[in-house]
Amino acid sequence: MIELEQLVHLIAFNEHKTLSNAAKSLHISQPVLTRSMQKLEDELDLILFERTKNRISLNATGLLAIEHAKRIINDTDNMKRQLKEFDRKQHTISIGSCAPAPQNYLNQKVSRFYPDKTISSEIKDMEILLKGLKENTYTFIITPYEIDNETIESIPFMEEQLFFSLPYDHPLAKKKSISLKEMDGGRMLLMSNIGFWNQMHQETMPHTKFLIQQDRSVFYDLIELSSLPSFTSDYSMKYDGIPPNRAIVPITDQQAHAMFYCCYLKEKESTFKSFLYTLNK
Amino acid sequence: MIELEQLVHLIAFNEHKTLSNAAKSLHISQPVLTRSMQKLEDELDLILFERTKNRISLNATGLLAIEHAKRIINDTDNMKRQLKEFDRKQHTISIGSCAPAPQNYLNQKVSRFYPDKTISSEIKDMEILLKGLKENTYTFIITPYEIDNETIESIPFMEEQLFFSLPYDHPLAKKKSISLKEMDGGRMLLMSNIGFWNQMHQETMPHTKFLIQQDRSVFYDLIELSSLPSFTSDYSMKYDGIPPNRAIVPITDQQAHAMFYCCYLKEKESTFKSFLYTLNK
DNA sequence: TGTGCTTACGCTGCTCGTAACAATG
DNA sequence: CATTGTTACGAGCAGCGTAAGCACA
Repeated sequence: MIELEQLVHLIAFNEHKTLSNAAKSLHISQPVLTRSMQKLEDELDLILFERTKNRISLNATGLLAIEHAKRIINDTDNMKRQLKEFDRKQHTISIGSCAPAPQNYLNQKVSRFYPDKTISSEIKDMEILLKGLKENTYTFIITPYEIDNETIESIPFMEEQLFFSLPYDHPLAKKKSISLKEMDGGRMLLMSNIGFWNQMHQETMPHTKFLIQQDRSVFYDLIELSSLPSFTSDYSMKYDGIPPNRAIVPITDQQAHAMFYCCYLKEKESTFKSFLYTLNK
Repeated sequence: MIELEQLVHLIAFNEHKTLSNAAKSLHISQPVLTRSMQKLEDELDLILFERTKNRISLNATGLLAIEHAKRIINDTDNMKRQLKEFDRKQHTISIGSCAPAPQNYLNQKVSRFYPDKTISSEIKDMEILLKGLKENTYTFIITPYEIDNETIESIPFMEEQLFFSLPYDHPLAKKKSISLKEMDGGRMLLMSNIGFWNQMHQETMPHTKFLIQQDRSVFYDLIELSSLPSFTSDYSMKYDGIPPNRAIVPITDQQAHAMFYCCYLKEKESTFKSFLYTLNK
């Protein structure tokens, strides 16, 4: 049986043209290379080199062997890489979400149910989510409406209700509830990367200038220190607490409420059956 | 560096489903397999098996590894085979001839000039010879006329003249020369596998029934013991001797004389330059 | 004299098979 | 208790590097 190491040696020799230089590049002694190449010839029962007393070079067969050797070594490297990649995929659950709250919530659920799996999640637009689910880049995607087709199943697993968070001296702060239209105009603080909510805000409040914040702590500071209105939600308040010195006013519009669905490929149902059962409750 | 042997072991395990059976099939002890597979996992830094205390089976990654392993092992086998084949070609000179005399002659010339090469030669029809030369199955081909095109060069290297070999009591035995037409009719002895001569005889002597002989010794016996006419040639007489008790009568027709050409691919001219030089003289 | 390949030699450590062990059905 | 996989152990040898040898420029 020939050895991959011998093929590596052969390739190194071809690159460095002398056994001594190749040996240096391989960090082995030069006699090792001599023997390695002799053994390769023995095992192939072929002569690969033309030898003079102090010079050795590949013959035609040897040059052909280089081609094969390169291919085989390349294939073994590929094997390693692809197995690694496959294994990584086996041990990670990838979630794509349309919004941060359900992303957060599902991450927690998944990480508790599969404590030895790696979880990666990100917020993306709906088209990307659906494409990614179909192409297996996502294990689960979270959508704000039900998906039901031949290959995809979706189950509702969480609701979110938006509220206005207003300083007490805001003209509408005393109301029991407000519509989006009533609040449209002026400026509002808004977190970035809130997925589909962003689109909703742009559409329902076209006259408002949203002051987008990348940093959550800056966002919270501005809420405390400014009189700018902003949004919050039942989920946000449950986990991050209620904004201080703010009136929390429900939004009447139906668009300020979302039901989130966890979607997965039907073919994977059996794999995740028990997890999905716990999620459903 | 992973070893090809490990991949072979992996494949064997997949085929035999238990380490013990695989070990038997590989003619090694079972602990060797245990360690071989452990080492493979170590080197890949991956888990390929699901283990219970006395049962081991491939996991998903392991199954994928099987695919890669098979491919790689297959490639190394291919490498061996193709290198062998290439090497064989390097050391054999393959000759295709249109007739036996020049085949014989060229074989001798080649074997003397390249004493360490293997020579294979055969008689085939012209189309096959030309195809074979272009496709590199033949190193040289021998043709009864000059070939000259972009890729092929031909040099004349031998002539052959046919004679009738007649019993002394044959009506034409006393003549100084005879034409093919004069002799046409009746029966004649003929060796098989004489290449293009065969076609010539059929065309120029359509009324003659040729008694084809496969075996050369039978052919010579029949010449001695029968009164059947046959052909001989200057080359044949020079190497096999003059048929006993026979009148050797020259054939007047131009078709009974041939000039043979040794043809080769122009691209190989340099490789065979010195040989072709000696052949030319 | 320096460079390069091969061979000789002694040592290290790897890998083999046997054997003991543990678990399972 | 027969089968299967893992671990322990000791022996043998395979492959390493150093060193010596030989050819060439």
